Amino acid sequence: MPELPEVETIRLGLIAKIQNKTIVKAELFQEKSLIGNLDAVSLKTIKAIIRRGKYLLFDLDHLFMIFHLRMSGRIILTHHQAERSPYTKACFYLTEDLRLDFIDVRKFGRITISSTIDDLQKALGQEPVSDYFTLQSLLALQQKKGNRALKSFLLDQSLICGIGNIYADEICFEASLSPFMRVKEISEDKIEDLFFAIKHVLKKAIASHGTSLGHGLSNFKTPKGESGRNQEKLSVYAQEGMKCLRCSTKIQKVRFASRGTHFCPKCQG
DNA sequence: GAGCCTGTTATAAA
DNA sequence: GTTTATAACAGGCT
Repeated sequence: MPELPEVETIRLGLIAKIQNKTIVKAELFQEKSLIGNLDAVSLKTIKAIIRRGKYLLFDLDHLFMIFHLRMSGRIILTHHQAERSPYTKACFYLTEDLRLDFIDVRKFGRITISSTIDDLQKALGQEPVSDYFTLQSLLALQQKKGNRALKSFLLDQSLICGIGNIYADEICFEASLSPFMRVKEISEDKIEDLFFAIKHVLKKAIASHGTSLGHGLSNFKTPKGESGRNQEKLSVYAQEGMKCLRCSTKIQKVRFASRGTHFCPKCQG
């Protein structure tokens, strides 16, 4: 599922190819996939592509086109005459024979067209992979939101944005912290471990072009239609019953905060 | 063929 | 005010 590293992989895959290209025509195949006026993007040029958390933002010069892929959304770059997937919700025809397809089997993804991104900026917390997110930022969040369980703290997009279920579990493992413990119970030394785990897990996943797991049509793909490689590097997520890489204890999976939660009961005790 | 899996939002409850 | 729980959305997959 597209979390920060997957959305960043999409952004990096698109930027060189479609920055400064112009949208010649847009087609919508499913009403509910769109919020706003699709006609407004016609003849607009893509000035920049930005990522905030799990959102991908196209800067169209005084207009924004915002994608959220939710569970199964894909953005694929192809050509004008290419055949469409039956799950295509919208197509954007660009100059130089390029076509951007928004494909979404499970229909939760959304394209929003809006003149401002103020609401989005207000709702989202800090960018974990940015240099503005420091150990001091994390300590401040611990002070303010320390009553939360670590996993729900990591998943809360209004605190730190972009972490989803897969990377939350991986971060807890890398920092040797229980996903169930209260954030305020974490020592300052361990908060430092957590800080570096957040940075490292996300950066490693970006370098591996994201995680492509499981179910065929909702499996993550890059804009070229390729799979990522990070699924080969997971320590706990989808590793139930496998041996812990540190202590060989069997990885457990339980339901927590209505999510599958994977952890080593010994070294994350 | 029922239940799983996932992100976000809304709503209710503690 | 804060945190947690649950349902809703949807459908391919097990």
